[in-house]
Amino acid sequence: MRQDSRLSRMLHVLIHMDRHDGALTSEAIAAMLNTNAVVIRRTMAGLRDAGYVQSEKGHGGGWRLACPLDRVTLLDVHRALGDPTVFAIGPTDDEPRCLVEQAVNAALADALREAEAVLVRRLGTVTLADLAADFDRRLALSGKCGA
Amino acid sequence: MRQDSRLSRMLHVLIHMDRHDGALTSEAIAAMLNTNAVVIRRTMAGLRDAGYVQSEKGHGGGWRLACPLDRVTLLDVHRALGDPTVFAIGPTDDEPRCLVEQAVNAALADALREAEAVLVRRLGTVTLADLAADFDRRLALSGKCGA
DNA sequence: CTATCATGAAACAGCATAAGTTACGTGAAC
DNA sequence: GTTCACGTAACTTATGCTGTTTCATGATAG
Repeated sequence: MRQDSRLSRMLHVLIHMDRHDGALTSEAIAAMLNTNAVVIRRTMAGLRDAGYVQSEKGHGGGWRLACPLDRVTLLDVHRALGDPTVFAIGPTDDEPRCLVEQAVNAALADALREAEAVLVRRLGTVTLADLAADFDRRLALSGKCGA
Repeated sequence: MRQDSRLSRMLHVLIHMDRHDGALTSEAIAAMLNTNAVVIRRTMAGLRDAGYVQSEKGHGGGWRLACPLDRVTLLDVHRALGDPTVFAIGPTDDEPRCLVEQAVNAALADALREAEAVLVRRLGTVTLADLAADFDRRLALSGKCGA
């Protein structure tokens, strides 16, 4: 099943925005991600509504961070994107009459809930600042290795 | 994103097969799941190849369990279905050149890996016999409550 | 032996959703 | 007032599970 890459993309953009002076246009961001400006506007809309970025129209306009990176976790961004479904597997029927199906759904739901709790906890403890720091570490390493 | 319900469906079927004397035809199974016989054959093929069920052609043919329920975990069934992607979210590019993207992907991959490990551990510790036992418990309860 | 039943498999259409595209409106800066 | 950039709607594309049709194969009943 095809995966939703919006979270990954938006995290990527937000770190770049932090390292960039002035506003970034949707066109520029789209070029960075090899995609389309409208897709960027559509996806960034959630982050804007959540207050993590702000947009400006007209000359010199574009997108800017509206909030320091250490105040935003990966979970915050996920939520801002509309809390999309995490799992690609799940039951068909949420309220089955069949008791067998109820038992199956309960077991699966338990397992998925537990896994999602771990994921949410993990995403909630990592901030964008942490990612930026990891980027800096990688940058220093790549400099040392000449790669 | 739409969810893959094959695991849920196959677990449902396997428990029913255990409680049923004789073979179950794809048509009968499809009727139980409100779907199509060809879909059943297609999905059951993986379970057959894994040795969890067997199929017989002709009069009185159909599907039977080939293995006791306590020998099969939910994870086994998941694997038999081709180990489909568990997560609906993920990165676009697996080998990005951009160091920011690498940092983002590493963080997300870590979180997803951890969550998947929890899910796999959970699915691997629950057997079909456990589900059947839970079904029996629900059956007894529903009888008591008159529901 | 033949008809019937049931699986096996290929081929194609349906459907949902992220993604890509086009088009037009709105507001800000030059 | 022209240009730039976002905002939004509408449409198309791509992908993968799902559903359906069709025919072949093999097993059983009569």
